[in-house]
Amino acid sequence: MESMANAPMTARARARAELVEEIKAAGRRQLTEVGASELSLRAVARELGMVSSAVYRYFASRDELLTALLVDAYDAVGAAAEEAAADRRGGFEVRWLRVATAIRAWAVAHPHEYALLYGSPVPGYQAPGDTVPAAARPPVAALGVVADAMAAGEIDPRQTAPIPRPLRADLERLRAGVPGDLPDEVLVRSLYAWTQVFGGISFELFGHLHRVVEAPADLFTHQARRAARLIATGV
Amino acid sequence: MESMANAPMTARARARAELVEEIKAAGRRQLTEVGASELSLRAVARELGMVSSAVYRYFASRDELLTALLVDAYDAVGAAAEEAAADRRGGFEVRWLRVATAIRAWAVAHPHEYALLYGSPVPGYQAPGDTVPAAARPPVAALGVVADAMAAGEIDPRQTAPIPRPLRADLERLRAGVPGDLPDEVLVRSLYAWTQVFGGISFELFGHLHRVVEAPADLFTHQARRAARLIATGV
DNA sequence: TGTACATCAGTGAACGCGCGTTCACTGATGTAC
DNA sequence: TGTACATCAGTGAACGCGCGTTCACTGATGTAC
Repeated sequence: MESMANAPMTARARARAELVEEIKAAGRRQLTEVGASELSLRAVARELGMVSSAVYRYFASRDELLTALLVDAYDAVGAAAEEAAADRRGGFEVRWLRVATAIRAWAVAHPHEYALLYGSPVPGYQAPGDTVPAAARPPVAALGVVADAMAAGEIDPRQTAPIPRPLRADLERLRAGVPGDLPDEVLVRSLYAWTQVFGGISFELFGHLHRVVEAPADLFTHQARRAARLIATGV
Repeated sequence: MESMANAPMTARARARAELVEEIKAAGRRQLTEVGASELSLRAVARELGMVSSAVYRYFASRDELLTALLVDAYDAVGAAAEEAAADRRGGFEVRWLRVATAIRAWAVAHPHEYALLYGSPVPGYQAPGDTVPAAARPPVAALGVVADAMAAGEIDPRQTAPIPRPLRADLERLRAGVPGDLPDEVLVRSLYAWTQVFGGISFELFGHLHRVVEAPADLFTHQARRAARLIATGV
């Protein structure tokens, strides 16, 4: 088990790994045409030139394929966010903007996968628990940047809005799963800015800026900048 | 045509109007079980105890029914937002919060209709142009509150963040379709706060606060308050 | 290095299901004279 | 007020389609001795 990574792969094992990837790729391609709830094993098989039952050698069910796509997509945004966060050049605002922009860029490049992750839940599909770590990667990356800024003294943590009691318990829980040891005020501001990022992307990708905003990238940057400032100064 | 409203309705016409409503209600009920893309005319007919082809007397196609549900839902949130906006008691922050809270309350009460409007677009379905006026009702109501506050001198319109050139054209366009004559700075702040409202609701309803935030209403209020302050003061 | 057996990938047919939409029809309701 | 005709609502059968999943099978690949 522990030596699996560099164990010599048999031809069979290699073919299998490749086919798993091809099936996922076909599934991803299909998502660009139909919604997640219409993702069809038969269509995937057709695209790969195999018979529908053959796909069952690789995924036990349609939902299992959907889960794999979900995890892959989370890993993809997560990797983009982490890469942006790893670039330590610039102050907090610059770094936050870099992470936010990386997420938006991924979303714009993969709108259907974005919709799979952050749009309406797929009815009748319940994501299993093993999607959680992947789903956490983007926010953890972003909060890492906040933690760095906090450590560097770039953030004024004085409270600027009352935090209701019940919310404090939630922030406690959040703090546990996240880098740094950010005070409630900074956490709640970060949550605010985080919501802003995804609200902006969803508005853009889901068509709610249609016929109004034609420069969504400029709007996004402008708003992300405001959100970064909110994290840093509290107002 | 103009006297249609109070023209005496024949039994036939009345039955027709009632059935149209019943079909939409059944469609709405169905949305709570399946996604918009799986909305099925046959299932609707079944629920109403009629044969599937009979539904075609009322809606020419599945997509036409979907459009009707879409418009109804926009009208419902729109009415909720307008009612909240019509209550002029309190200052700007109070009034903004009232509108935001009304929208969230509607969304929480009708999560599937919210998903239909603000979640992932239904693949293969193109909303016809006549959904636009209904879709505009909620933002127009919210901007009315901003316009009132502006007129009352509650808003400091001094620029607090540079607005990129391409965005100014968008704001021009937006100003044309919206109450008041808000300056770019105030419009762009409103857009920011508006994004915040829907970002927050989507995170909550689409499950992204799961296992983290258990007091979403408190979080929402807290964030809406911050957003209101941003509109008023620019920071 | 060679053979015998076990494992696995992919096939093709089938099950049972649901879907949107069309069409010719019956019978009830409405309208014009 | 009564009759003749037109309009409409709803039926039931049908078309052609796609879906997820199961199953017994063939033939190729891998493993143990």
